[in-house]
Amino acid sequence: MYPNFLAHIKKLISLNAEEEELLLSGIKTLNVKKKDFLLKEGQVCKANYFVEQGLIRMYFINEKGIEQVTQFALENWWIADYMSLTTQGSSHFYIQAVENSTIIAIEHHKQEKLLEKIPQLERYFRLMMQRAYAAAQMRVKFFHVHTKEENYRHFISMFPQFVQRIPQYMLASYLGLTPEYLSELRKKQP
Amino acid sequence: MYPNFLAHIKKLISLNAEEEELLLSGIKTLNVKKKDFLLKEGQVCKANYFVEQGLIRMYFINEKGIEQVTQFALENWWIADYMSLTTQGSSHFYIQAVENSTIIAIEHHKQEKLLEKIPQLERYFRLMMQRAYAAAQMRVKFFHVHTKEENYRHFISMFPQFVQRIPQYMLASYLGLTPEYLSELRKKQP
DNA sequence: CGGAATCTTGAAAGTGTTCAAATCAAGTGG
DNA sequence: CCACTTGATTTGAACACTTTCAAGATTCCG
Repeated sequence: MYPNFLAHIKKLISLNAEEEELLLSGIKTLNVKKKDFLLKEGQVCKANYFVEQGLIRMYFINEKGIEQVTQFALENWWIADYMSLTTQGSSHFYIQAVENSTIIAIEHHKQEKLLEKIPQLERYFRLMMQRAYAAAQMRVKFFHVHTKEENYRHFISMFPQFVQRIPQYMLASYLGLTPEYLSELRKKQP
Repeated sequence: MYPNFLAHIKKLISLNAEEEELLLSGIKTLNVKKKDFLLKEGQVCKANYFVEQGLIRMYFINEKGIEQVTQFALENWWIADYMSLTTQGSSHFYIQAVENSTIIAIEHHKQEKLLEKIPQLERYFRLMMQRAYAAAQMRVKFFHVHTKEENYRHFISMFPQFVQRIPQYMLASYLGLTPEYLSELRKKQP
């Protein structure tokens, strides 16, 4: 049960049997179906979500009514609107399953309690946040370097297996271009 | 001494006198002049930097030889290449002072030791990383919503006082447009 | 099978860049 | 404190990249 979740934590910190039980008592497992939502715009982000299995995306809807994908989360990644989670203010994002997925959810107040009782968890989450922020830094660079065409080609060469798990229009949105233009690029050179 | 630094930490966690002394013994104060570097591409990012006073920018040089600013750090913000800092691999970024600045530096291995001896610091840095990541999430959204002109107008209306501290070409670079185009936008409507 | 979602096509219209040159501002040394 | 050199901003024209819109073709899922 939760093979990825516990293994992922234990790779970074050690937990005794009691702590492990405490941790497991504070989480919820969610089996979400493709297109189910973990968060919608206007709601408060209630939990920090770990992708045990599956694929999740985060997006928002811009003023023209078009979905803009801002990030994906694969197995072993955490996802949440951390601004909303931290301040408990209402979110500007949607978080939705791209595939049927198994999610471990830690609600905000439960996470606070767990952090008090298992101080090592602060370290684990610091490392996770640092990893996520480091990835965000690299991503900002990535999107600045090239033209959109170059970004696209670079992306599919870096993550070929991942690209096959998402529809093209989501990839287009994530890369900041229109589905039509992406289609044109593929015609030019698949 | 270090009025911002200690106050910032004590707002989030409590330290006794001994811990405070230990912390101060593990940091270095750097007085850097405008255009001095804290990090250059190819080097390993040796420390986590807190801006006690001043203004710092992070940028990289793209394949055309042009500087691309990816972030600024004002008073009370931490800045580092967290990918390089974490892996101790070589960095793809430059970190440079925009103004004469006072910086608190915690070297990587010193930070690890401090975290062992003062476990509450894990919490402090988790909160800092979470804040930084939350800001990065909002920023990705920001850059997706509008045209570049709208981004520019939105940015200067949000941070009017900050805009006056940086040259236009840095702002242009940060917003992902050319100095020439920014100049055109200003002519149209200052 | 049928309807909805996704992907493709092509033409017209922008948005933003490039390049070269002129102007303006600022820092340094004499 | 001025003269000089370098750095920063502005201009304008030509061009490139990307979007928009409308429609048709294709695929997916119940």
